[in-house]
Amino acid sequence: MESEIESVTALWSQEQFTMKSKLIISNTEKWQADRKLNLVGGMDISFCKADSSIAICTLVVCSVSQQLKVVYEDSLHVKLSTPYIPGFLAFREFEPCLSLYTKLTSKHSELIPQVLMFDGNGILHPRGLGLASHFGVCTNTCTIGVAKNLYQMGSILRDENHFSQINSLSAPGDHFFIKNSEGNGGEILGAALKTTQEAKRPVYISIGHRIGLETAIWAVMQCIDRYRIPEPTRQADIRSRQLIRKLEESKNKKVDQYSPKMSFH
DNA sequence: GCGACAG
DNA sequence: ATCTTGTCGC
Repeated sequence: MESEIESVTALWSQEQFTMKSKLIISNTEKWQADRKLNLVGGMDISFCKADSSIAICTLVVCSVSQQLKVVYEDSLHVKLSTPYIPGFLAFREFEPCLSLYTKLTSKHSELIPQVLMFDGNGILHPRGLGLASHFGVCTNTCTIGVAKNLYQMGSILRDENHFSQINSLSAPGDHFFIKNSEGNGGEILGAALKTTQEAKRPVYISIGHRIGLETAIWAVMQCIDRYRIPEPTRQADIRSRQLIRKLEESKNKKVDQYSPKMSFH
């Protein structure tokens, strides 16, 4: 019962620990040195409100040189087998993400993104291996974690200054680093980044795999249009959400069709 | 023990 | 994640 979750998370923690040894936290791609970024991928999942195990995963590729226009889109309707457990998001979302990515690489290799962004964290994670890093290591690709909220773990303090630090961010691109509060005395795990002038809250960026933090921050800024969330993940969110709505509508129609309670004569 | 807790 | 209206501003 409760202990079953404990035993599975213990196993998953070991997998995360093992994968962490394969993690690369610096630039390995040529575009990173040249600063010639064009194709950026974004992945997101939307859930059915009535049944959160039913979801639609969407992968989008945007072109930086074409005003962030979406040049590729694909979605997958899935039944997730694992619940959401904080710290283990990857074990719930990895499979559908991988399916979409492998399909893209095999059918449209010319549109393979130079970097892939995820809703969630990279190394800014209790065990240093969030969804973005998990995916990057498993597929040997360059990834970035873009979380809308800060995951507060024992080793990361949202110190008393966090609020004032956020208020000190004044222009798009401004950021401050999120550090580990213990042990290694302040190892940098990510950054709180102000993406637009209007945004009151920052976005939390962290290395996924095969990229340095400063380059990751730069890449995210390259994908900011008018919104707080970078276009790749924002578009993936919009499109997956739209599809989940359509799915719910069709379900309601089926129910109405066979339900006698609405007939009155 | 208590609170916190990406999506 | 999802539940949701109005409101302010360009």
